Amino acid sequence: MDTADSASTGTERSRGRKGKRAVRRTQTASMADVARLAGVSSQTVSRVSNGYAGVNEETREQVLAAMKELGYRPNSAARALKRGEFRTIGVITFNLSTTGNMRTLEAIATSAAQEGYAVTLLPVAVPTQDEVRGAFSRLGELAVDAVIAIMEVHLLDAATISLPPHVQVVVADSDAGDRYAVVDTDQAGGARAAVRHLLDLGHSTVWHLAGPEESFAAQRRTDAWHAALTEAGRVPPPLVRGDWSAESGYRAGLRLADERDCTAVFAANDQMALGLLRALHERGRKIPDDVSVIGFDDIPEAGSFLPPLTTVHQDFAEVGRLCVEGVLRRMRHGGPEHGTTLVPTKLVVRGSTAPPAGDA
Amino acid sequence: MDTADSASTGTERSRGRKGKRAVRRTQTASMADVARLAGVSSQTVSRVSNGYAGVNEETREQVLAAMKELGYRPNSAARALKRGEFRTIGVITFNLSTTGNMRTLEAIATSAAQEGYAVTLLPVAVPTQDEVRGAFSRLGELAVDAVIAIMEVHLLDAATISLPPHVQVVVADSDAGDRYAVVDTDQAGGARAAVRHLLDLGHSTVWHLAGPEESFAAQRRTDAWHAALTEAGRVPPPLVRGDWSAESGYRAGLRLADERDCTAVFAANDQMALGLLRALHERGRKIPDDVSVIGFDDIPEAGSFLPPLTTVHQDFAEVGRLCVEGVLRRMRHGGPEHGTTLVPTKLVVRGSTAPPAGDA
DNA sequence: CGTCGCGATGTTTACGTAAACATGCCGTCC
DNA sequence: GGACGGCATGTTTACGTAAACATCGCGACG
Repeated sequence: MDTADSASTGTERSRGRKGKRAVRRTQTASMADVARLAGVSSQTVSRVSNGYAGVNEETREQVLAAMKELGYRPNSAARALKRGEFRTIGVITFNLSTTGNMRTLEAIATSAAQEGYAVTLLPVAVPTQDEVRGAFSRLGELAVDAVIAIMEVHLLDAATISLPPHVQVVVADSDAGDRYAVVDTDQAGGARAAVRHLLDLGHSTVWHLAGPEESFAAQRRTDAWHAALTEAGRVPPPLVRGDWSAESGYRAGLRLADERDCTAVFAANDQMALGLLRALHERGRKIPDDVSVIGFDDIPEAGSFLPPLTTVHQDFAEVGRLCVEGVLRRMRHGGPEHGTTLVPTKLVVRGSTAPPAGDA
Repeated sequence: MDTADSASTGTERSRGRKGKRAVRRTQTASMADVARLAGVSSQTVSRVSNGYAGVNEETREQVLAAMKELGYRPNSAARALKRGEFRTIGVITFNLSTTGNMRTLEAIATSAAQEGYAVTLLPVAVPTQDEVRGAFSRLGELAVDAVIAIMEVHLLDAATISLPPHVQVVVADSDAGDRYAVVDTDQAGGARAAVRHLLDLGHSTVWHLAGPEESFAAQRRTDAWHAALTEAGRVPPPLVRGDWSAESGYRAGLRLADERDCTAVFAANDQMALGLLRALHERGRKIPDDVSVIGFDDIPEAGSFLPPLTTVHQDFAEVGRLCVEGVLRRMRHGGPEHGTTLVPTKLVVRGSTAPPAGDA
């Protein structure tokens, strides 16, 4: 039997297809090959492959053995074609190099994997609407069932048109959009906590080193800072602006060092806070004795700054997880839910904040 | 009622199937739809879609118009099934959170996009062989033509078995493997440059804060440090080991601060250097006057450390680019080239290194 | 004792695309 | 002027899978 079988297979192969096809046969086995070896129909192989219930235990084991022997792997292209879905989530983003985006991406990939979804990355070189539109257009041809965008909503405007209509979109790290579901850190809550912490220490007001104007995240931190001060009856000092980089924080710090009544600064991220620390140190302002500094993000290095940085911890992993959860739920239930999901922040107090000099 | 209902359903089904199809038609148009509207055969649509030469200009425009009207997008699953390739590169890695891996990934994604390839991410939670093997096994079912692994080669051992044989593998950030093509930074060259820089400044020897034992990158930096010292006729001080984290650098720094003859330290990465700076500062050792510190990586923040960190710059973007180039070349030419491609490093001198006290 | 139902398995078909092959038309060359 | 070559386009087929439908055998129940 066995001999006859393999002989017939060999004959068929050499007769049926020549060269290239034969080679390919040896490379990847199809369901038909497995079926032949196991002595069942390809449909039964399919049932085993997909964990279908109604298969005799004995048959299943035969099939599994045949799969193993041939090194069978389901062809995901054929699967996707048949099922009409790819089990893949596309992530569109520019600038992977910020801690936040990267950590969010990592969490997205992990969560997606747990749900049996793969993650396809779509980098956008320049954050212009044209670039984003191009990326979305490519995504349209891409094998994805859903899209998570890690960017500002306004960059998505007019870009979505080219997306296949059944593809769901969730946006991370952006303002509250009414066209998309948004998952974001509670920027406002974190900023308020930072300001309140400094006020509680006894500082009369808090300066703010803001992120770039075009960033909604920065805008919301700034708004919350302003609101928290105003609510407490304090006068917000003039705004100082950076561009997220440590270098810009350094430049801002050189200016702030000359403001003698500046005893507390809330930097919109940890990198700028780092630059700030350096500038203040160079100008002889002791931290936290002369000036308290607080950051935002809680990057892994923050605890090793000089001095260790008090900052607002963001749970990027949770953001990523919620993005995946949201996009999958929307895919399954179809309903295009809008609105924003907020992930809480946590104040991490370290050594860069203290009561103002002369106090306590 | 039941009978009528099911009968009606049954009747409906043949028609209802059409209905469903119609609904789906409105979602995604196929080549057949475009062909019908344009009054040509689907093959002609295919030719236009793929930029085939032999199509009359007039016909082509008709087809393009029809495509636009229907919002046609090629179905990548069908395409992949027919062509036998996915135009996708899988990237397997754990721990995206290191600067290097992340930047490499970013470059891979960008380069791949330029070549018309998508990048699928496959995170591995724990860097054990079992985990990696599982990831590879999943990759086997995944829609990828090639794999780039950002990890140590020894973690790949015994895992490749489950990879489809035609899938090419390139490894980044690892030791010179004889089973895979490897692209890596010139760790040794960078480490030598760091040591020589410190010796040239007049330090009698250079201490080394090494990365974890299981890392080949760390091992190679350590080996090069040792070799450079020995070649210069110096006696290598005892090795101090960290785990890449700033915290471990801090702990190591506390110990090093007590070594009064320690005037120069080469840290295996910038994060550990950061911790080192903090520890030395806390113990009253001035940098660079009492102790010179040099790092490795040149993370964006390095220039804002206190003081700005002299370090060895790694070109992660180039590593990523070469990985993509290598994997594509191997796919096209078939030949499994082994061997290592090295990307040069560059010494960046900032403020954390100086001649030893008493010198000059 | 026939048929009904059900569990296990086989057969047919369609998913959307593109290679391979087929057709039909027109100009050219001998 | 007829065969031939080449170009534009149409027709057939296969990629590997899985849903839908078909079959087959067997135990149960009326």
